[in-house]
Amino acid sequence: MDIDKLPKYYLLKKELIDRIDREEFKQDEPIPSERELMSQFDVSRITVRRAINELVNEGYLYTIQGKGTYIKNGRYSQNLLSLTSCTQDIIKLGMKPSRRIIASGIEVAEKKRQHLLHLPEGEKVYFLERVYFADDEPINLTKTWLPYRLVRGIEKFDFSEASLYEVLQNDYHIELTSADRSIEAVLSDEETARLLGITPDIPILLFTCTTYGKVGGIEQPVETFRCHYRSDKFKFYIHQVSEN
Amino acid sequence: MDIDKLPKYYLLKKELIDRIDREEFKQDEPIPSERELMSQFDVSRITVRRAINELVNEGYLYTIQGKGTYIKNGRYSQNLLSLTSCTQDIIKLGMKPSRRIIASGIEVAEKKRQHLLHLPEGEKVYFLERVYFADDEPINLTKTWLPYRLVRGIEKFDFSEASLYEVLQNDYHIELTSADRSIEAVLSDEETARLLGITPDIPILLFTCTTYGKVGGIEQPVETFRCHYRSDKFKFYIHQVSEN
DNA sequence: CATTTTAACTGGTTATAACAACATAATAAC
DNA sequence: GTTATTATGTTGTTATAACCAGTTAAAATG
Repeated sequence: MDIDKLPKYYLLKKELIDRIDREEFKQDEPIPSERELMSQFDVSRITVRRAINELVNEGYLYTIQGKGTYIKNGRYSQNLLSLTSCTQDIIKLGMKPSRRIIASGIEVAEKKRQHLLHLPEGEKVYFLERVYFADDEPINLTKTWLPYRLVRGIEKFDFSEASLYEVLQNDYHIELTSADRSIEAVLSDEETARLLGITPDIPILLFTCTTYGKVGGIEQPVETFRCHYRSDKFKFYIHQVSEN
Repeated sequence: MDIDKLPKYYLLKKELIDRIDREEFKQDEPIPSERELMSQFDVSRITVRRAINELVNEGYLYTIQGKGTYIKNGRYSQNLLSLTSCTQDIIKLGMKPSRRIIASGIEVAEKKRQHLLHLPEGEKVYFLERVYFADDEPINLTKTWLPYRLVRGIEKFDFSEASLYEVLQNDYHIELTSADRSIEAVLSDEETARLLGITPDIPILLFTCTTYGKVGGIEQPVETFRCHYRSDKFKFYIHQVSEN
């Protein structure tokens, strides 16, 4: 049956997130101590600490040595620059997501894409250009490129309905692990402005991203995209934790 | 003598970063296995794994179960949106940093600042407005506000020379722990454009940030700032790791 | 020869245990 | 009453140990 047995620290983490979301704990209130969680969930301290540590890194909690572990401000806790789909971000914001395909197909990778995706010369890529809407208002224009050898047959999907990330996970078993992003502020060209329903003098955020994933267990670049994001209606929040 | 005995996992981490920076390991080459590092450094596996885990989170390494731990692309490994000073970022890029004070003083916190810094009405804040230069070219205009009760006497420092973050750490013993940031693309007003030496039609990145720190062991907001960043000359890189 | 099995590696998860470092409130000493 | 001391709580670090889960190449099998 191949049931994925999830690790205990992961279950504990999800349980704590649930409680935070249900506001059983409130801002700056302490969660139960590590020893208490140990006996409540019948796990070892190392398991409790791993769950708590990840939640601290994700901005849900903060700890004070000798005192306890506390709930952080809930507002920004969800990272709006998620690794997963833009659609998920829109849903999180409580809006209705939709998308429209501008172009798609298979082409030989340009120099830039060759470099970013670690491809040999002449290798083909699948490209997909879409506009995302939140409550029927256009919010971004994204052009994505993927190495075609990793996603053979992907052109058969209808990406005005399907989520690219779900297809990658479910149909191609690609697990996204990390991403490099750069951010710039630019003025949109006429075409982009038209598609986003704005005038070209409004500045937009340009995200240039390369996403890495595990394909057959091997870590490699999976996707690169350029996302032109309206900044007049939507803001990006990032939560960051010190390395020390 | 109060020598800070640093934890073993931290020393191991720094050692590995050193080796990566010295390019003893190269991109996509494996580092020694966890068991090997255990005996090399005479520490337990839990210590090795903590060091490696933090380096993975910081974008230095990636791991493949059953195979090994490898060096990631070194280029983006330093997060240019650091928690520490803008000056440090400029130095990392191999450029000469400098700064100019536009304004500074003590004022009663506005509503916005009250909220962000968790201050009662009428509470005073220290503000500091500076332009940062890299190789004598202006790159950003930053206006910072700090709760004055946390930094009494800070107006005596000369922040055209001193680093705000070093003063906070060394003179006020404030340890920065995390930050919430938002990013927008905006057009600069005339004053900002003049200070940055650009024309007002060039879009800039506006970072609005609140930094949290430990003051006397208590986690609390320490600073909020607005940073207008030229985006025509400098890009921001973010490395992001999946939560699962 | 091709295929399967095994053994020996890798990182991933978890338990138990001890002590350090810090916080705080109760207690003892002055 | 005020100040030290102690006890007991918290999180932080580290060691030892065992087993799980992938990867790979050598060895056994057909």
